Amino acid sequence: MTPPDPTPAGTAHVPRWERRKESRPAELLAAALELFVERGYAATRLDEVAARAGVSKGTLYLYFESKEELFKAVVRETIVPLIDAYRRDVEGSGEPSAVLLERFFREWWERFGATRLAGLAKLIIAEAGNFPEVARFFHDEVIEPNGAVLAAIIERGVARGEFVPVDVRTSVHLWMAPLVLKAIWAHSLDALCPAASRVEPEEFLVAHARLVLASLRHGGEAQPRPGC
Amino acid sequence: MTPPDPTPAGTAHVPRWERRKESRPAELLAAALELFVERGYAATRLDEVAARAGVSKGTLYLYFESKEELFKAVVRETIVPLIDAYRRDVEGSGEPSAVLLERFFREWWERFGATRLAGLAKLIIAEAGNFPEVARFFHDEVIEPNGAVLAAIIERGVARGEFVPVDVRTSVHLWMAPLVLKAIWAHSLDALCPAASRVEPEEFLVAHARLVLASLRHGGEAQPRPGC
Amino acid sequence: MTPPDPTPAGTAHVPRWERRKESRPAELLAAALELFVERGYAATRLDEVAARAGVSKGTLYLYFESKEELFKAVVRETIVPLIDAYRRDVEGSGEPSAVLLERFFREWWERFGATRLAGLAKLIIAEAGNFPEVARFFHDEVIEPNGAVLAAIIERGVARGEFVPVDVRTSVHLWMAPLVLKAIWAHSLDALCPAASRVEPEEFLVAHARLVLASLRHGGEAQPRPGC
Amino acid sequence: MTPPDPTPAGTAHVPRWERRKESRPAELLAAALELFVERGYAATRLDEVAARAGVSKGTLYLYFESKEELFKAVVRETIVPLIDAYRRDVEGSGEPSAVLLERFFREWWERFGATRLAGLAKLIIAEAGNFPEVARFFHDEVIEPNGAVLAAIIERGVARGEFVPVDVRTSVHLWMAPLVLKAIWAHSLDALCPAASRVEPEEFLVAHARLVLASLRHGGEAQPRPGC
DNA sequence: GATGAATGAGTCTTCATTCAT
DNA sequence: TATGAATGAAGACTCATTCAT
Repeated sequence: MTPPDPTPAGTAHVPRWERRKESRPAELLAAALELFVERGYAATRLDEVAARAGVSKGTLYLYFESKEELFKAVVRETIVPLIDAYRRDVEGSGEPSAVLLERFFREWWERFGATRLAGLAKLIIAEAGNFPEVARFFHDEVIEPNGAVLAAIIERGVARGEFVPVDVRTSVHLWMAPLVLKAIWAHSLDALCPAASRVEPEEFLVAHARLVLASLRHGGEAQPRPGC
Repeated sequence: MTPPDPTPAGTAHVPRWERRKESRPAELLAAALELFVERGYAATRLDEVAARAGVSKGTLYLYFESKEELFKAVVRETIVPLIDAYRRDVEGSGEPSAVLLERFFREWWERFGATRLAGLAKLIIAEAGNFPEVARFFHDEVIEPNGAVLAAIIERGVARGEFVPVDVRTSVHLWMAPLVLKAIWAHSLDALCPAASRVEPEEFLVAHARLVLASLRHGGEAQPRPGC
Repeated sequence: MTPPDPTPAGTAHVPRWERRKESRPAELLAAALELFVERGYAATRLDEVAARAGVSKGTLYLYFESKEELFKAVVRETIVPLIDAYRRDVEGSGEPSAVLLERFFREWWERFGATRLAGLAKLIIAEAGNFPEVARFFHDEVIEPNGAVLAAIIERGVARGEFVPVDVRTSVHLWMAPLVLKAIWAHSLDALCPAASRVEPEEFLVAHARLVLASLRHGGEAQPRPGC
Repeated sequence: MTPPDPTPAGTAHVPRWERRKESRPAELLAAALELFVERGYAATRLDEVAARAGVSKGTLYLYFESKEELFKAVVRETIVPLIDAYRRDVEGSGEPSAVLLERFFREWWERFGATRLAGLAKLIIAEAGNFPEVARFFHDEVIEPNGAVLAAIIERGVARGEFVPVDVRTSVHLWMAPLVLKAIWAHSLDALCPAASRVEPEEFLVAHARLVLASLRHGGEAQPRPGC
């Protein structure tokens, strides 16, 4: 009837906790990212972050000076590796620009849209008013560089006569938007709605590429409208 | 044929979300909307809402039972009039579907994208995890009906042979995304960044319409790719 | 067997709390002074301050921004009225300087030594390292002005030939010290020790005056030492 | 009838406060003394004590059971050697009592007033409310014995007709006070104020001795006041 | 022994909510 | 009805103490 002795004679000693200086920060950041994305900055309790990372509240403060610092670290540490890898991998080639473009979108989706960055983007958009420096960091380190890559592809395509001329800056915004919103959506309303009404990412990606390429082959303005 | 006055004696109108008496300070809702959008739900203090509305904190509780109820009322009261007006106004006509479509986007922007609904959308996306009912309300009352209108236009265009056949559900998402994201952005990063890097809404709208119409005239798949 | 209903029918309503905006700050300051003097700054819990003042913890923050501000307010509000009254009252007269001097010491004791200022002095001495601005305020507003009054009396006595010449600055320190230490002591060790070993203030004051006046009549240096 | 010797094997010395093994880092006590004096008990963090002593926080606990024990050890270990040496050195002689008295004050200053005991005194006065046993220890081991030595000198002087009769207990307090306060002050306000307004210890000591001796030669009461 | 990572009780502080006025 | 003083539960953060290494 008595509960078994938790540390009976002859049983291997089960330490109450372990020292894991190396792995703690990453675990804490992961837990914090999840919760920040789920609930937003203010509604996230550090207790829960700690609990989700399997440590006590105090341990958090061994690694991060404050909630705000934790937040900034989450942003930084999530973004930087993604961006660094991205920068290394996006490179020129001799292929047709349309192929480059399609690959760009697909890669973006795989590297960003389908990763934790998507949740982070939602978070940063939501907290831009409260954390302008963070928003600016995100803008400068993620949005701008990514836009520059896309712009380069467009310009190449135009220069080589593969694409009709377009306004590059506008196009970047216009073409990224569906992917970005889709990615954000996945961490928001999609989590609540019956899968039925959702469009599958693959399907969405294909349609998106088709839309963009259609406009690049024919433009949208010069052509006579059907029936006119 | 006009809808009955919403709150006279002997009212028949029973809205999904209860309406409260007309005398309630709309200033409170306006102040709350602003602050919720600026800072998010949790970071908004009722003190400030009251102050911005020019009343005392206690007065807030004469009109709203709690912070959560205030939030829901903000969502409800911001959305419902917009949607109600929208429903009355979007009607069929004999014009070409391309014209309808262009008008639809422009009207959407003017009625929603450039209004407080945009901030609300950002807010709801951010708080979807904390307020699933609100998110669902938004989905059911705003996103779905709006999508249905757009879908109807597409279907009409296809039926009349004005548009190439497309997958309607995907297209709705794909085409709304740039407008939606642009609207959200205005309440987030755009508020921080130098105007220089921004694309003007008018320019954006035009480019967007061009993009969409291009794809509807030619589709994106049948054409041989350049270089093939 | 049931406890009597705390608010039975027919009983006057006993409010859970009262609004006492005017008197709260003074009550809080009094409670805080007591506890700060008893335990020091760091060891004083705001809960206890609030409890001693008969309010809840949150109420404290309606009147003082933080523990530190409360501390500074305690110092300021305890000192300023005492000093202000003191300044009004200490005035010249035609009496012999010895009489002035005796009265000065006695008044000092009654106005400061035997009041809450004594505890405050102990506190400030103890916290000088942690709150240098407070220490400086005390020095500038209490110690210096008081020393100046005493110095004026001494100088008058010397000028009128009533006192032998002395170094004024040194004398001020030398003569204040017994009174100051006695005052501090009352809030420290004296509270613990059997009354037996203590010297009564009255007796102490008389002895102190005698000591000072003796030195002013004869000085201490010119006289041949006994046995020399 | 004697209690069993707690530290047997030929030891005779049974101090009131247990001594711990010699190897214990005196650096810890020194660091702790400094910090306790600077900031007070509660505001001193063990981290800092350890850091200042050049060891890790954990090491502290190898030598002291708790912060409170460390505090008590600091008091004990600072006081006991000083007092022990003092007791050995203060001895009778055939010199005039005035010389004894002057020497007593000067020695007190050099042995106590100008040493770390001064800071400790400030600390104990401040913490008397929180650590009554410590305060009592200080009273019994430092204040009382020191007062007894001074009392003995006074009594000797009176007995030999060198001094006018005085109330011994009162005089002890009265005469120690300037030295004690001066010593405390050096660890408090003096650390903040421009040296200009301070009186040099040497000057102060001389003036103090003069004051005391003047009163002992003539008393303060029998003489006609000037002008009477 | 020595270290310092981990713990968690305890504090300050905030703010949604209540209620005397 | 309107106010804002008062409340108290909750959350960020600290730090004495423990214990795996």
